[in-house]
Amino acid sequence: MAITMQELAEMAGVSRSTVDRALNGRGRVNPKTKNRICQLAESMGYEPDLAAKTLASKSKVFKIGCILNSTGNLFFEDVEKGIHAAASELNAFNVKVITKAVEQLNIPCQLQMIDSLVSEGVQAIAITPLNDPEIARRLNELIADGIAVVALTADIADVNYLSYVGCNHTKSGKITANIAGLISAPDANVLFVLGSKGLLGHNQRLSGFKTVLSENYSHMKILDVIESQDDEFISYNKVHNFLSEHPDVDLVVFAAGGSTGGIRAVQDLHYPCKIISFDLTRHNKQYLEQGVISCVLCQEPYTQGYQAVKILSNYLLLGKEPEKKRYYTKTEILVRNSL
Amino acid sequence: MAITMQELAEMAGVSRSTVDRALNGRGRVNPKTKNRICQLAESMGYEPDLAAKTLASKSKVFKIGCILNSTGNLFFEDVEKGIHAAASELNAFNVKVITKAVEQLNIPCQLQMIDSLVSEGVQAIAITPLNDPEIARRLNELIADGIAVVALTADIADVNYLSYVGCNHTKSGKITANIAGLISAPDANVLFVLGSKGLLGHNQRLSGFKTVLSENYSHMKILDVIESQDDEFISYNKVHNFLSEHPDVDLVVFAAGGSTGGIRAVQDLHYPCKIISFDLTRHNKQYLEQGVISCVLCQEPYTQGYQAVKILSNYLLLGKEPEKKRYYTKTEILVRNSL
DNA sequence: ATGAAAGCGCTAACAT
DNA sequence: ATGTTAGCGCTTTCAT
Repeated sequence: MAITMQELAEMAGVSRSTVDRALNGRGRVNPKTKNRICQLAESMGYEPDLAAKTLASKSKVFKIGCILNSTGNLFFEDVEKGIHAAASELNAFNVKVITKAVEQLNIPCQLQMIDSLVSEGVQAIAITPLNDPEIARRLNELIADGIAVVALTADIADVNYLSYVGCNHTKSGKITANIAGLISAPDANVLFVLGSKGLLGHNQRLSGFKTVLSENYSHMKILDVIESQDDEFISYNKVHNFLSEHPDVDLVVFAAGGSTGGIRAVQDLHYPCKIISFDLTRHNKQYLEQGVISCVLCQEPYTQGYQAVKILSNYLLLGKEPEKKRYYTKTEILVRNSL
Repeated sequence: MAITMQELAEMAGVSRSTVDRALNGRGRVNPKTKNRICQLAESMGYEPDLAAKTLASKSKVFKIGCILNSTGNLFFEDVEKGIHAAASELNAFNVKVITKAVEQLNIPCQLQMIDSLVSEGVQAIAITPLNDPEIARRLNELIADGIAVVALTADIADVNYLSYVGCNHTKSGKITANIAGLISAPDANVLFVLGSKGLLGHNQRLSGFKTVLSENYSHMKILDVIESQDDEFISYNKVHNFLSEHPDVDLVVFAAGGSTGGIRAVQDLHYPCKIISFDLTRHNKQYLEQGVISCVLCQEPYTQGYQAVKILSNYLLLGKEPEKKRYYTKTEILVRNSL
């Protein structure tokens, strides 16, 4: 049987409440006593009993807020399922999970969702942050106020969040190159479509792709890298134009949003190339079923949602800081019958 | 706040202990009272409080036993990691997980491991059962004695276990065909190697493979199906012989154990074909790194171990029967940089 | 067959 | 600054 507060109290020659105050930093304790108790607890390997803790704090409710980037999007629906799974496990521990998602996403809107959660009294937030200094500033404010923040699916610079949970972009780019190499002729020509070269994640995907291509498939060539701005129509036009002028593309890789438009361009041209795409959106799923695209690379959205909430609840409930600053989910390769 | 036993007691005009006896079936209760209380609880949507329950039963320890087929095997090491992850989460709930694994596996040995767990007082067992009537008989005995049993990784007929957690063999065969089609020429010839046609799982894998081949890749042909008996040397010899006599094989699929020998045969012959293999064994991992095989299909061993223990603990702790009789893990496609 | 009471390990309000 | 006490919801032992 593990050691209890009571036992610590007896060993230290004080009362339970003093131990409680020392260990949990509530109220005034003589710094010396506090120190003594903390050291004792440490050396005895004291671990608070979760069951007792939850039971005793029945009245206190922990609130975790989640901010997602979009509704009606298969990817974020999966993230949300993971969040819900964690939420229902946490029901037994007095933690409530509040999820917010909007269709139209922009900076004021995301700021407003943050404020709304704060006013609902959340002690922790999982967010897919927009890459903007204003968002970063606000998040740092929250953190300074003692609210725990986890970056979910998307990363953002200069924010001191607890952890990032999401894709390992470089690795996913490398895996893309592996599968590209497997399904292509040795001297295949590739067209690489991403959202923006300015985005770290997209850039990492590209560079991972290039690395493996040059290491293992050195006769394959990237004819061009197109930026779709995550916009379906820009994607359509740019891909359409490029393919019209270049009859020798064997494979198109869509490494981010904007794949639907680009794939449509390939179809409209009846262009005989293979296609690899990222994330199981509704369109990608359909294209995969129809055999239009060879495979979809995925980043375990469900697991991302689940993990983010788990990290936050471990922090709130047990005071446990996450072991890692970055939690990467696997890059899955999905083919038609994986669905 | 959810309803409590105390509240139920007041509503029913009895004491907490009577409610406890009625709901948990301990001791004598007037059948009528019992019925009344149970109905009341049901209608009020009463759910026992996990925290309170665990706290009150500090003295009682739940024991879950796990029987694995092998040591020093990467696959089962991953299963065991999943088991451990679940075990450490369950630490807080007074449940101990005991894992047994042997190198040399046979029926008497597995029977002995079962007996050993029973004598240690486990209330639940997760087992990778050998396909044998004697094992089936013994497991049914345990179940009759009130011990919960989950089949982990391997299935077995005529046992009334709680759930099966493992691979969906048919689906994994279909996915194999997908990936085979993607990496091969339209008229490629395939050699299919499995453990035994007598084993349900292996057979399902083959038939899934055939289904998709004929649906989507109708010009590909299975030249032969070889049984390796899960033995590396038999595999080596049979594959060696076949390839020696047939110069036109484009792809060899190893759908089960015995891949190492077979792959060695391909290498010894310097035979220019592609290879797909199952499960991330130490050898397969190496071959994948070296580019000898194109990809490895995997069945999430970690998740299997984790899930099995979770199902059992939910049953023991909360009395919750699993929702499904069969829990399938994903069939992952691993390429070199997935490692 | 049913009730009363103690206690699991912790928190929180109150007392000193 | 520290101690005392009363629960949180349930199990378990002892009475009745």
